Amino acid sequence: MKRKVTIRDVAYLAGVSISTVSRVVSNKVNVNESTRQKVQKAIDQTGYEPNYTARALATKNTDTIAVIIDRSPTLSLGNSFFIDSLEAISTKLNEYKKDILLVFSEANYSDEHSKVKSLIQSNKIDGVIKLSVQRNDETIKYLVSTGIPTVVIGRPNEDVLYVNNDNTLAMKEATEYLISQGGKKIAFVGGNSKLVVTLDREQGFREALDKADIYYDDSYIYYEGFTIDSGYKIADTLIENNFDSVACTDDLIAYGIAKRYNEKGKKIKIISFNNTLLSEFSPIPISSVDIDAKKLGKEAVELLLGENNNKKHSIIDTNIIFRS
Amino acid sequence: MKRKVTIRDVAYLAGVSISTVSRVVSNKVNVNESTRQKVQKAIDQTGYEPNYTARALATKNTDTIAVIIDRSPTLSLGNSFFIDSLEAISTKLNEYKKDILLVFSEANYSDEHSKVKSLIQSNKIDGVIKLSVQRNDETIKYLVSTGIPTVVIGRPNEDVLYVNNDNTLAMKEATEYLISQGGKKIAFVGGNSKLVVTLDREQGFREALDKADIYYDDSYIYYEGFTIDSGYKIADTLIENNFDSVACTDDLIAYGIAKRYNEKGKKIKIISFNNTLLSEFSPIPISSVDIDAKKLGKEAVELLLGENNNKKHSIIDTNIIFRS
DNA sequence: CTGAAAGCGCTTACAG
DNA sequence: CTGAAAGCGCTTACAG
Repeated sequence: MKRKVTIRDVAYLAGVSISTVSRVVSNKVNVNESTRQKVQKAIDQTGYEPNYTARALATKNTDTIAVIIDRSPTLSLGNSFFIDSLEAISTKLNEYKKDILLVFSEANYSDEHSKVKSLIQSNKIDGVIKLSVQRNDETIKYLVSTGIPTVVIGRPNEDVLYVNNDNTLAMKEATEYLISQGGKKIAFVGGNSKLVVTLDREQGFREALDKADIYYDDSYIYYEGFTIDSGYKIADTLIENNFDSVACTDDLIAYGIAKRYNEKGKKIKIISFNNTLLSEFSPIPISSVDIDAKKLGKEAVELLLGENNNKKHSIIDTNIIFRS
Repeated sequence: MKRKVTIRDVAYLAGVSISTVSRVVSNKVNVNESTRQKVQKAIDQTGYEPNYTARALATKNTDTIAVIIDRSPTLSLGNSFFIDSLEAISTKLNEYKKDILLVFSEANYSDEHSKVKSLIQSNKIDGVIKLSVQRNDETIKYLVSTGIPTVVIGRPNEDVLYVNNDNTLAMKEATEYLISQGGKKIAFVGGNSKLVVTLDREQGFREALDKADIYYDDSYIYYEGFTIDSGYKIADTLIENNFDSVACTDDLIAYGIAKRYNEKGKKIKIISFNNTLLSEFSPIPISSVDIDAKKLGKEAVELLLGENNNKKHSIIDTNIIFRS
């Protein structure tokens, strides 16, 4: 690899100072058109590309945003939510000329946010987007305490920008759909009670039943992992207890339940979230709430970098895909 | 936010020069134990954390590895391969104290590798891991031309480090399994003929049939998108043509086929790749080759950063999960 | 073992 | 409009 061409080389070739080269590179005003052309020519000739690190040091701007994905064991990466929102974030970030520094965080370990901490302390990133919110989210607290620009996807307790769906309302409406279909004994199966989103959905479930005056108690509420397998396993319990309907927080769980019911030749009405391929191709119809992962990601970036100065959060519409 | 503490502050507090502070921070030898302690104390007191950008500028080392994911329309991100290998890469990279700069590349656009190009030219990254190999992969060619340390997952034509499965052998063995189960008329359904991996698997399919002297011609070879839907659609054609077995390159396709056959009450033997949840929970058994995405990711990092200086590539074992 | 100095490659007041 | 100079916060020969 030959030596990289620097601003100095360009300046020399164009017969100007490095200040001037810097100005044309960063598209500053106050550059005479003919000098600009001279410099541009030298840039083209040399293939000059400014050194990112040097610029970052001088400007204190890294143009890099950390995106944090929790990988607690109960939070399944199998869910396409992550890759979908990630892609949307990437696309949007590109428009702002920013890059993604990807971090899988160990929400369950004591050195919880050590990774995030060191990224921030060492000035490697300018901002962060966190893809989930835990019930007592230490990382978010830390983020807030540092003052680094942050957007979380979910509903944080802290005073921090966020984008979210109205999960309670969405689950309420989804549950009401089950009721409208004749549901009398309805179970709730949640993925991970450590996540705020799960609790919000449970809340919506309760609200719908309360409103319709349909009986339920805590024994109707189940918490399992975010996996097909856990849905599959819980299904036998649901069958034993003669539920006619079930509201799930995630397609993986819902699919496992559908699979098992189908094997047993039993019927059940299912609603769920994320509208993934699984709900679409389930052996027993699964109506599923589309949370619009791409929009969530896109909006997160807008909130972080956009012009909407006073906007504190953004709520993304959900959309139930009915199947029966 | 208060001003960040710099090396100068620590030096002043400890009563030493910044050179000395730098030495203890980077764990250099040749530091007197008592000075080291003095400095360490000052570091602890101030909470000093070296500035990443400044260090990177001085050392010309960014400790950042770009990971490139192609997002050509035919390459489904729904496949958990991406998130699985990504996570493994992240874990392994952490051991080397490196971070991931995530790039979704637009393999289908003319400014194909512009993103990658600018990352390299601007010295923002030290190396790259690319998660797939296209048939005539311009990005890989470019990477090689720059001399930047690179590892690709797949089988590249260029002289570049790579980690891969023996896809031809794996598909050959999988197809032989179909034959052993009595398969006489076997179709091949591939996901994306632009990917080398798909062609390698087709090759294995052909080898197995040739060896067993089972008839096939080009009309037995289908290429569809990497989606459940495309599998679902192709299924009718397979049914019309009375195939008794099918070898697919991806679980998404295989699942779609299984779904449709099941609806029609038809039988077919299916083998596939990736051993995802879909193959596990398919209505018609799908035997699936586990390519070990995590291992692929892990090894990619080892190849890039490990001690094995002379190693040019690494082949990861596959493992067929038989289901019937 | 330790420090002064140069250097990494930019940006940006400041002066003209 | 343009340039000389200082500065961003480190690292690392070099000298002692």
